[in-house]
Amino acid sequence: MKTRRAVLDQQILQVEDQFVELWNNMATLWGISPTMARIHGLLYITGAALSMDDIMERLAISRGNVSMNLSKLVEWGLVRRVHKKRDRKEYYESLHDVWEMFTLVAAQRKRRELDPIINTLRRCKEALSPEVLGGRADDDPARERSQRINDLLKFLTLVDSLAQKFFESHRGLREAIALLAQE
Amino acid sequence: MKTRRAVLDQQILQVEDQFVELWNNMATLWGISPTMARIHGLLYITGAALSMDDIMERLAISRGNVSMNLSKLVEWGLVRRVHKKRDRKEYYESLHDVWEMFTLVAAQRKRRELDPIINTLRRCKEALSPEVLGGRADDDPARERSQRINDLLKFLTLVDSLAQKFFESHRGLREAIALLAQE
DNA sequence: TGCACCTTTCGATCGCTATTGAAAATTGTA
DNA sequence: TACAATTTTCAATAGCGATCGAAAGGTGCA
Repeated sequence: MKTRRAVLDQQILQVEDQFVELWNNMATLWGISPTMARIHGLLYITGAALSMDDIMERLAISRGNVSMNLSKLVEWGLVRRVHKKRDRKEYYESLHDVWEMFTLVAAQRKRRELDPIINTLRRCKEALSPEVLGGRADDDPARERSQRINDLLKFLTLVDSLAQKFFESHRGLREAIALLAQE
Repeated sequence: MKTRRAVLDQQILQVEDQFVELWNNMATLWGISPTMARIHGLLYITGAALSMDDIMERLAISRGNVSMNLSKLVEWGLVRRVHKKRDRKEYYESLHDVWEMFTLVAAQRKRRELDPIINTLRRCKEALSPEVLGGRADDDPARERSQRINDLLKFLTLVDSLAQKFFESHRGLREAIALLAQE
């Protein structure tokens, strides 16, 4: 007969699995790869520092794969390496704070995706400017396209500066956003 | 010798291509597929109502592919079908307003991605509740995990209600956000 | 210093989604 | 109503990133 303890542990494992599966699905939303997300999910939900072998076993992922994805997670800053005394293995632990994780992901995505887009848009705008087009500033098709690129730039630079502000002063904006959501 | 007009058109085409390529890269950011994004990019930047054949030729995409992706775009509400008199072909035209496009995409993603995640998290939380776990509310591992799920839920419901508010009253929140970004 | 343990790298595969193209369905016109 | 023009569907295929696993590379302890 199973002990009460064992039954509870069983249930916890089940919830953890569900959670990892969920994280897997959230991957697209956060813009990271599914396996990376699953590993992070496991580390987040258990709250423990796990070794590569722990993760391999628990998620049935190969050693190489775990290694690669863990380094990415460390690179993103979502996971920290932890050394345990008297143990040569490395252990890995997730950040605990949800807002901090969100901020890190947002910062990465801004740098990797948003910034290059804004730069390219600026170059497009430049290419359609009267100077480059050779004086015919009133050329209709060019003007129209220039306008649309501008609309987009306005929107994206707004998003950009909102993000920037957020990274600079977590606290204030965080509360402002919470307030906006309420009312 | 080429006319001035022809040279200008050439330059405009080049910028359009660059823009489509850019849209292609933005796809992950918006969470839509690259080809869908390219088609939408073309429709947005030209501002014109194009036929399937126009798009096929311009982007070198097969008929079936264009058809499928156009219906998705129509389904998302980013593109509208346009009928021209004396012409059996259908034409397709992008929305022009950047904020409106953003709202549409955000609404879709909330419904498809965020809502299911929040539901699953609630179920996870439920599964760890004292009632389900059978009275032992103070069980440590369960409590810890429950706490972490809760943190996440708080964060995601905040995002959710912010989005909700935004969909309800575009104008007010839009300005509030712009204000936040400024200062 | 040498050895055992652990991690990383990387070429070979795999699996999945995107894409094609042709056949079927639909639509509008004479 | 029949036919031609256009769109949609869908089975086959292609392409690409994810994954594996073994070999090479590090690292710390005796």
